[in-house]
Amino acid sequence: MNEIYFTPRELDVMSILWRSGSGTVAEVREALHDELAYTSVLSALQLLEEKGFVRHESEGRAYRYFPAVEPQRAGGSALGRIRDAIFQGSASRMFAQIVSDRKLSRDELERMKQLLAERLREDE
Amino acid sequence: MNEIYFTPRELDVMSILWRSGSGTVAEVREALHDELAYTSVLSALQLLEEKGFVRHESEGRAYRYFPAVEPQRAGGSALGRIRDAIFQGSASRMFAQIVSDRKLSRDELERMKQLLAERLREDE
DNA sequence: CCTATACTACGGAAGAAACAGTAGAACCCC
DNA sequence: GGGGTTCTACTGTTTCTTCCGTAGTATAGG
Repeated sequence: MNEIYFTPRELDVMSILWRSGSGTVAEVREALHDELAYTSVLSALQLLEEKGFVRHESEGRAYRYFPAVEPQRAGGSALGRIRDAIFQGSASRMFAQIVSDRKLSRDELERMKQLLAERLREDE
Repeated sequence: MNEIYFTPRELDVMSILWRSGSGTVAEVREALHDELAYTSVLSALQLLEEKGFVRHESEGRAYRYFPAVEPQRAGGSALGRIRDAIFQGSASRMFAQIVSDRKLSRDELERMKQLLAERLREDE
């Protein structure tokens, strides 16, 4: 229910954890686009843990980190913020921006159509 | 083409400028949800100007500030970041999240349907 | 002209973010 | 069991963000 906000670097890290389900410091470091020192990645994970967005379990002598927030929840929070601040609260205006992307595949568009149709049906 | 990124407070301010088209320091301050000192708002605007997201003109003895970035561009940038980091590059998965909002009005949904239909037509 | 007012410029303090080095613990292998 | 490796904890530095106070300038009104 609370607001979720990630700094750019935190988002990088969370993105990796969501994608792979979990990761050790070394794995996250490997997956990161930028080349950071081992301890920098560790710091980032520890900070995320402090904030409650990540948890860890011991694995051998290393820690394995897991996301503690669903991407849907983080996404919902971020999208709501963008919708309100940039698109003046209008979801359809935000959608117009999404749909204006020339790189969208036919498949993606069809899937959206499907989702929208289902949603309209439920809404009766 | 460049990346656009706003900190939370910067986004607050940009949001106001986009909504009203422009604003003096006093107007922005008035419109802000949080109660900030006059100089805090001024600082925020000056910082945004330094980064090129805002420009100003003289108006009487005050400055009038204008957004120097289109909301569409800022929105596209933000949405792309979210799509890639949180929804693993899938626009339709991001859309699923948008559409799951129970507060969406029928009107909004219809508008989206319209937009999607047009987009599919162009895409032939 | 003089004073009250509204504004900007400048500087800085406090906190967070980003990054990394060092020390020390745990483990593995020979 | 000793040496090298891999890990975390702790600490520190730099930069950015956020916020505001003070000083100075311009203006408006009496």
